[in-house]
Parts: sequence; C-alpha cells; structure tokens
Amino acid sequence: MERQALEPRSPRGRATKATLVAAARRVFEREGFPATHIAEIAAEAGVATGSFYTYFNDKNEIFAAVMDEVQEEMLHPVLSEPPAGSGPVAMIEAANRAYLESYRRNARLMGLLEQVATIDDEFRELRRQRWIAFAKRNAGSIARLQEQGLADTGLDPYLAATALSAMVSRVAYSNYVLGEEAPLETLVETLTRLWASALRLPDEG
Amino acid sequence: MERQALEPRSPRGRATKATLVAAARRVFEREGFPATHIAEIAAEAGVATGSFYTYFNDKNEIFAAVMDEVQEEMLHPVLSEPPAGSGPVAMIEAANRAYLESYRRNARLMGLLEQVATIDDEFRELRRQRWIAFAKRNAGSIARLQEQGLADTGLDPYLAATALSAMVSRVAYSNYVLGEEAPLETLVETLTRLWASALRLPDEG
Amino acid sequence: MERQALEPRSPRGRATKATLVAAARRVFEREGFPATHIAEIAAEAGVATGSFYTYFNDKNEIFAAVMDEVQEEMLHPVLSEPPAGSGPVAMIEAANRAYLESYRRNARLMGLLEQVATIDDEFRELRRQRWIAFAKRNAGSIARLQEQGLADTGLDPYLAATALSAMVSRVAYSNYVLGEEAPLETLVETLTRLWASALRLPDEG
Amino acid sequence: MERQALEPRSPRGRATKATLVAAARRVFEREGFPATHIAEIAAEAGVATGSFYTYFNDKNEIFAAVMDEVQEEMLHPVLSEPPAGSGPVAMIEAANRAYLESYRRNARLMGLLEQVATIDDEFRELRRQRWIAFAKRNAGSIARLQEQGLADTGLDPYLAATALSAMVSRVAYSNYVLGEEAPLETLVETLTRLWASALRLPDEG
DNA sequence: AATGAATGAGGTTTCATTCAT
DNA sequence: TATGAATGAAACCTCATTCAT
Repeated sequence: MERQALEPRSPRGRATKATLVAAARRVFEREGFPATHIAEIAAEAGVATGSFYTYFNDKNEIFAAVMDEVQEEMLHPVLSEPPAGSGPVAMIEAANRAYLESYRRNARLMGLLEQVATIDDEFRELRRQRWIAFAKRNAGSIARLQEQGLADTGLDPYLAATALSAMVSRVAYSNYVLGEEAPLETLVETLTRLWASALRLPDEG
Repeated sequence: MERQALEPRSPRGRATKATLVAAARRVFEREGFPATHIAEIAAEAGVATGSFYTYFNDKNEIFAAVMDEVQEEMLHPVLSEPPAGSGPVAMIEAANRAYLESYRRNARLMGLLEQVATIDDEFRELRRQRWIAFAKRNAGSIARLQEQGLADTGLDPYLAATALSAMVSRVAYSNYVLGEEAPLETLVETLTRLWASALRLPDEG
Repeated sequence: MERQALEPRSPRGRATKATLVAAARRVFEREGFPATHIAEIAAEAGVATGSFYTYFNDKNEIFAAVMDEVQEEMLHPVLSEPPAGSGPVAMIEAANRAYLESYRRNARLMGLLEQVATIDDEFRELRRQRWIAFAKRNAGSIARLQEQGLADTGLDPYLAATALSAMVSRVAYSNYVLGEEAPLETLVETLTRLWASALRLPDEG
Repeated sequence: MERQALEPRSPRGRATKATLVAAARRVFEREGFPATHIAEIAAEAGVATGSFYTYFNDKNEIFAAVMDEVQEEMLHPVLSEPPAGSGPVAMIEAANRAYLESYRRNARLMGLLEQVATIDDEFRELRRQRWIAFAKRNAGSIARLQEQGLADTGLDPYLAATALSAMVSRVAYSNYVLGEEAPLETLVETLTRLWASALRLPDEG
C-alpha cells in the first residue's frame, strides 16, 4: 500500500474534503500550528478521525491546502485600483495599500505561515520562493524608474527592492499579527513616503 | 513539593547549571526549538535527565537562559566605532554595520528567537519589548534630526523608525538566517543609502 | 443482516469473484499474508473495496479460495508417469519427482500456506488433514512392500511414512521457498536413494 | 535523538529488563507473535507501557532477546550422553534423542520461531544460518563414516545430512508443535533406524 | 451488484516529569 | 545534588468493516 491521500471521486467526498480544509483553517487560526491536532480538525469538521486520512497524509498536507486557499485570496484582492495614468508615487501607494489590506484580511494565517516557515523546511522554501518572485517584480519596476531618470541610480535595484519590500511586509506583520495597530492610512502614507524618498523620486504635484 | 528550580548554592551546582545552558544552546542551534528534548539537553551536558529539573522547570526556562547569554553578546559587539564628530549618515552606517555584524554572529539563535516568538506568547512579548525599546531609540534620533532641520519633518518619527528598523532587521534575517548571502559591505551601503534618502538627509561630504 | 458472502448469481458476479481471487493470489504472493490488506486486493482487482464483501467475509475466506485453486493445480501435475510395471524404487522416484516439481511450481503459495498455518488455527487444521491423508497413502504403500517382504518389517509403516514424507516436504520447502536451490535431478536422486535405503529395499536392476 | 533502547545502567534497570523478557516469553507462548501486543507484555511484567521502550525499540527486538534465551537453553541440554566408545548408530540415536528432548522442552517457542521466520526476513535469515551450521556438522560426520567405509558412498554428504536433519526436525515440529504426540522412545527408535538404514550403516551388534 | 466514503476501535510510540535511591 | 528508571497521558495512524447511494 505505502500511501493513500486520494483525490475524492464522488461529490460527497469532495464535500468532505472541503469541509476538512475549512475546519482546519479555523483550528489553525485558533490554535496555531503545533497545537493543532488531527483529531481536533476532524472533530471540528464533524467527521471521524480516520476520515482525515482518507484525504490527507498528515498535518503538513492539510496546512498546505489551507495556505493554497489563502494565497488564492491574496492574489485576488478587491483592488483599490491605482489611478490609471498616475505617477510612480501613486502606484507605490496603491501597491502598499493593497498589500496591507490583504495582509490584514488574512492576518492570522499570514502569521501562521511565518510560524510554520520557521519550523518546517518545506514551507520555508515555499515562502522563500514567493518572496523572491515578489522582490523580482519590484526590482523590475525600480529598474524602470532608474532608466527614466526618476530613481536613484546609485542603488542596486534587486537589493533595494528586497529591502523596501522587507520594510513593508515587516510592518504589516508587526501591525496585524503582533497587534501594533496603527491606522491603515497612516501606515500607507508613511511607508509610501519612505519608499519614494528612499528611491529619491521627485515629489509628485 | 510544588516547584523547584533552585539557584545553585555550591560551586558544583553552578558548574552544572552552566554546563546545561551551554549544552542547551548547542542543541537548540542544532535541532530548533520544538525538536529539542529535555533528555537530549541533559545527555549533551553529560548529566542525568533528572538533574535538569534541579535548575530549570521546563524548556522555556532554559531557553530564556540561553537567550540572555545571547543578548549579552549582542549588546557588547566588538564595535566598529562610529567616527566621533561625524555626520548623521556616518552614524547610521555605523549602527547598521554593527547590527548586521552581531546578527550574523548569532544568526542561528536569532532565527531561533524568531521561531520561538511565533510559538510562545511569553517570548513574543519579550521580543516585542526589545523591539519597542530599539524603535524608540531610533525614533529619538530621528526626532533630533528633524529638529535640526536635517530630516523630513513630514514623517512621524516613531513610525519611520519602526519601518526603517524593520527593513534592516528583516534584511538581516533574510541574509543570515534564510541564507540569502549578499556581502556585508554591499548590504551596509544599500541599507544606509536607503535609510538616509528615506529621511531626506542631505548628502554628506 | 448478519452475514453475506453470496454465491454470485449473475455471470457478471461470477466474473468479479474470479477477478478477486486472481488478484488476491497475486497480492498474497507479493506481500505475504499479514501484509495483505483487503483494500489492496480490491484495488488490484480494479473493484471498489466494498465489493470485496459481496463475495467474501474476510481475508481468511479469500485465502481459502486461493488455496483451493492451488490445490487443484497440485493435484493435476503434468505427470512424469511412473513407468508401468516398474519396481518400487522407480515408483518412489516418480512420486518424489512429481512432488518436487509441483512444489516448485507453486513455491510462493506453498510458503504462504506454511505461513498462514503457523498463524491461523483453521488453516493449521486444514494442512494437518492433508498431511495425514498423504502420510496414510504412503503408509499403505510401505505396508504393502513389507507384506511382500521387500521393506524393513521392523518399521511402523505410519511412522516411517510420516518421517520420510516429512523429509521430502521439508527439503522441498528449503529449496523452493527459502531458496537453497540444488538442481532438481540431484534432489530426486538423493531423496529416492535415502528413502529406498531407509526402507532397506533391495537394489533394483 | 533518533533512537534509544538503552542497556540498563543500574541493577534496578537490569531487573526490569529481565522481567520484561520473561513476561514477553510468557505472552509470546500464550498468544503467538502477531497477537502479542507491547501493552500486554508491559502489563504482564507489571510495568507501564512506556517502560517497554526504555529497553526495546519494538516487538522484534524483545522477541530476539527471548529467542536468545531459548537458544541458550537448547545449547546446554541436560545431556543423555552417548555411551562412550559406542558405534555410529548409538551416536545417531543419542543425537536424535537429545534433539527431540530439547525441542519438546521448548516446543512453544520453537513453533514461534517457525512462525516468525515465515513473516520476518530478519528471523528467517537467523533460522537459516542456524540450520546451515547444523547441517554442516552432520555432513561432516557422514563424510567420516563414508571414509571409514561404513556409509553409502553414493550419497552427497551435505545433501544427505540436510535431508535427514530435515526429517528429524520436521518430525519434532509435527509432534511437539502441531501435537501429533507419538511417544518419545518410539520416535527416537524409528528415526534412528531410518537414518541408519538410509546411510546403509551395518547393523550394530 | 457495485461503489467508495465513513467509521472508530485498537494499536504504537513519544517524552515531559516524577521519584526513590 | 545527582542519578536514571518509571510513569502514563497524549498523540499518531491503520484498516477491517459498514452503509447510503
């Protein structure tokens, strides 16, 4: 036999699996990763302990399923669109606001991912990959600004992007996971101002 | 006989306790917090399992002892002194360099603290306190620069300090714990430039 | 609704049952008795787990069905016929050869029967019955030889038959199940010679 | 940590380990290998379940310990010595009697070994090694008889030894494990006569 | 007849903590 | 103080069997 973890073949099975993922999400948020036990997920889902193993091999596997859902939600934020045709500062502001908002919405689980990443190599790598992708995107936009003569050309675009992204994500973590609780708009404003100045962007009208 | 956790009275006791802390540090670094077991700490120290409880009530307690040691080391860095009488940028640079160097020296344990902070409320609070103290110090120095008309007065000093410190600490974490590995001098240079620009400090020299 | 285990009524049912027995045989040979699980038999047969219970109540029952098939095969060996009208030694030789050949053909399952017999009383009894029948047949032929003054009359025919049959079957087991691997003809020759001498049969031509 | 299974360091520990082995022996004899559960061994020994794991990693390990004890007992049988200076038949008789007696004494556990050997490769190999050693010893003595012109030189000594030993051991198994129950003396007599005749040894006085 | 999801009792194993010596 | 054996509550995971569809 070796392993199982089947994909459900019937609607009923699909429903049960979904119920389990939803239940797991709640328990993880409530208890944190180490204190979450298989039996409790099953109980929360209203199924027998054994049924958990019909769909997942272990806690990691269902955690990954939960995080997939979360990522989905973070990728499709209800965008407060950057005003088309606006300048780079406005775009940075829009990006920062979008990031902080979606982070706030999923604060518990973002904290959880942070937690698990410190414990489990598999998830550490996952987070690292996402982070690199994110930084590269920002690096590209910084490089473009440099080419347009708008941003400080004395900066390495990738390093600068990493550092500034780190700043934003860490502030988000502090506020929404650790509970520092400054108002969103203040954060957006400060971070955007710091970011723009750090790049030495010219003031926008 | 509710509790114990004696302070050692004899020299022999003191030696044993020290041995345990040193052993714990090694095991924590090797295994991470959750995978470190009391029995293994005792074995590493070459004492019986039961002896652990002569000095500590649980894993948290010895972890705190280890972190105290580390903090000691981080507070007394072999300073690359900021050139006396130099300008603010040079001071920021010196501070960043000092921070990154001491972080690098204790990378494993800083990662550990991060890890434990996500798991245990007690340590989360501890880290938060340290963080606030650190940010306040930086906030003070930003406020002073503002008063001197050197730094952007449009920034809230405390928020700005928090954000910029977050940037530096997160970059340190990425590099030395997750293993991104950019050269120290490049990091110092980039972070300092970003920090100075973010505050809109005038160019030095 | 205490029990089930229907005899299939439709051709489709008969086909499914046969598929299950064939699948079980393969799984038993591959995994051994204790490591064979109902679910795997069903999977190997390409039917749902539940369908197993339409035809069998448990693992023992399907194992019995498999062993029936095997017995069938062992009873109809492609006989290397004993030369008609030949002497007793030639007949013993033919019997030994036939036994070893069919044992070799079904080595995996003979080992399996051995295995299960050590675990399950039901099968132990089954094997014992077969063994007694076999020994009695041999006892009869020894008694006949004694009456003809050809075999050692100092031997109890049943005991002698048991012991000599034990010798042959154990050698077969050693070779084909445990993998000792002496050539068939050498085995036949040695066993026959020992058997004949043990009975003090006169040399044949 | 990885593993444990310590050798006891105190007399108390040694006592407990011995108690566990003795208890395991009783439970194995009573229940057979697959039906023996760790918890029951511990209960029979009057210790907590967890204590089992202080000394053994799993069921196999304690079973090996039990079998070591048994082997010890079988190697030091209370010998019914072969009459010094007697002929080969008397020696064969003495050997057969000794073998059957010690087999009878440890019948349950010999059956157990047979059982486990069919299930577990480790023990199968162990039994095979013992068997080969035993057969080689017998082969040597047959070869010697051949050199003296006393035994049938048409036989391969190793094959003959294997086959005749198989006969004896299988008869022992039948009688004492499966419960065929012929009287010891009858068995000794018959087996010895068959063995001697099979080798065509000359009648002894 | 067939399906495959659901069950849950039953076993194994771990490890923080206690305690007699 | 030091020892290290003993404890036992948890947690994990398996798999034969049932059952609604």
